[in-house]
Amino acid sequence: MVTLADTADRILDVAEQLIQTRGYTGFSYADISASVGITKASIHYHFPTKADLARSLAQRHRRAFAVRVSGLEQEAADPGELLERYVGLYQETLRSGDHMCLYGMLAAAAHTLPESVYAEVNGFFADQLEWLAGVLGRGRDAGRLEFTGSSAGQAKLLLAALEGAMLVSRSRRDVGYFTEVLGRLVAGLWARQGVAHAV
Amino acid sequence: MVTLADTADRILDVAEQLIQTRGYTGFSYADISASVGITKASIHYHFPTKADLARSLAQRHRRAFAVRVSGLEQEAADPGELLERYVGLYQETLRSGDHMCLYGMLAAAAHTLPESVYAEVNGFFADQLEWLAGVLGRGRDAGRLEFTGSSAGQAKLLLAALEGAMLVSRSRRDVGYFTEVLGRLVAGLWARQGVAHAV
DNA sequence: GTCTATAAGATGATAGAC
DNA sequence: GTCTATCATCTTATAGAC
Repeated sequence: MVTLADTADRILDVAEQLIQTRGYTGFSYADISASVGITKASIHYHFPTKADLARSLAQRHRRAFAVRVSGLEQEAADPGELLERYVGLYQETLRSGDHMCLYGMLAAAAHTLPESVYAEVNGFFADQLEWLAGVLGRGRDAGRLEFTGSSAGQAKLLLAALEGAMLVSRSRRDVGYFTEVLGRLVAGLWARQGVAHAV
Repeated sequence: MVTLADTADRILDVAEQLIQTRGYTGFSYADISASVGITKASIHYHFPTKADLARSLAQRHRRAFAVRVSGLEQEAADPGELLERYVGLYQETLRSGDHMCLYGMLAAAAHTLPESVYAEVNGFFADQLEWLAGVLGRGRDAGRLEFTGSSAGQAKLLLAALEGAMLVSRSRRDVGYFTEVLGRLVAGLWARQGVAHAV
């Protein structure tokens, strides 16, 4: 399957890995060229400018992530477990090759980002905030989750903790940092109803 | 006072602003040259390599931040208020010119950072975690703060939330995002003892 | 679709005059 | 301390052959 991916996709695969480790301003067409095994000129054939490449990548990643999140909803019906699996998606990213979240990395470069890429970054954040607020709201209504304030506010805290924990965790080369922060946060959301979930 | 700063400091001032907005790989000697009004060669006289420049900056910023945090301890005796003022330091950074935390920005570039700069980044994080854990621990012992788990764990959550909220907030161009996330988090730490601090 | 060749400019860095 | 001049290299990007 991997070798059957077309060239454009293989370019995006490498660009994805490079941005998640080195950032938008930290990689070049030459880096991709070396990894994919085609010349810089060929990359320009598929993606005329760096802005085109990054926008395509941000769009592809956003769609793929949405599919994975939808997949979680099939696996887990309980809101608390759903949140834990959702956090697991970020943890996977961190574990596999010390990757920062693609959009967190791009957000750091916000001031140097082409407008079209920047729009996808905030689009991704909006996606996650909407999804999280929905799960949190329904979970509380169903008596499965417990938290103070609005579900939108709690969603903002979760997203901030996810991005920040990835950033610090990666710098410290300590995945345990991420695990501890998010574990604490999600554990605190389970409703106290007999089952022992207290921290 | 500003104009009396020597050249090396003025170079670091500009570099600081550039890194906090564009990142380590997103600025150049040419950018500094344009802002400070001296040639690139002159900058190399003060800081032979980019690694020297960034390390000096990271060290200066770390010392300066420690002084500011010490200052807070003179102003506020109550642990809850101390934490709120501490959060205020990050909020100030965000408000003044859309700046990301210097170390958060450098942490994003961790994989491309000179070793000497990288060490300062993790040193800063270690400083903050130690200070936060101390305030949290003493606050809980004094009955002024309330939280589950270890103070070290709670400190990790706070630091992650600070860095992540800055990152997302800046991308969304919405300081309110930061305010809401940190407000919620710190408010939840005040001990419930008559005074109305519930969210 | 991929290549060679090349452009025009930016990058970090140095030599040597003043 | 600051300058001019220069370097080798890297950057994004294009033209045109195969």
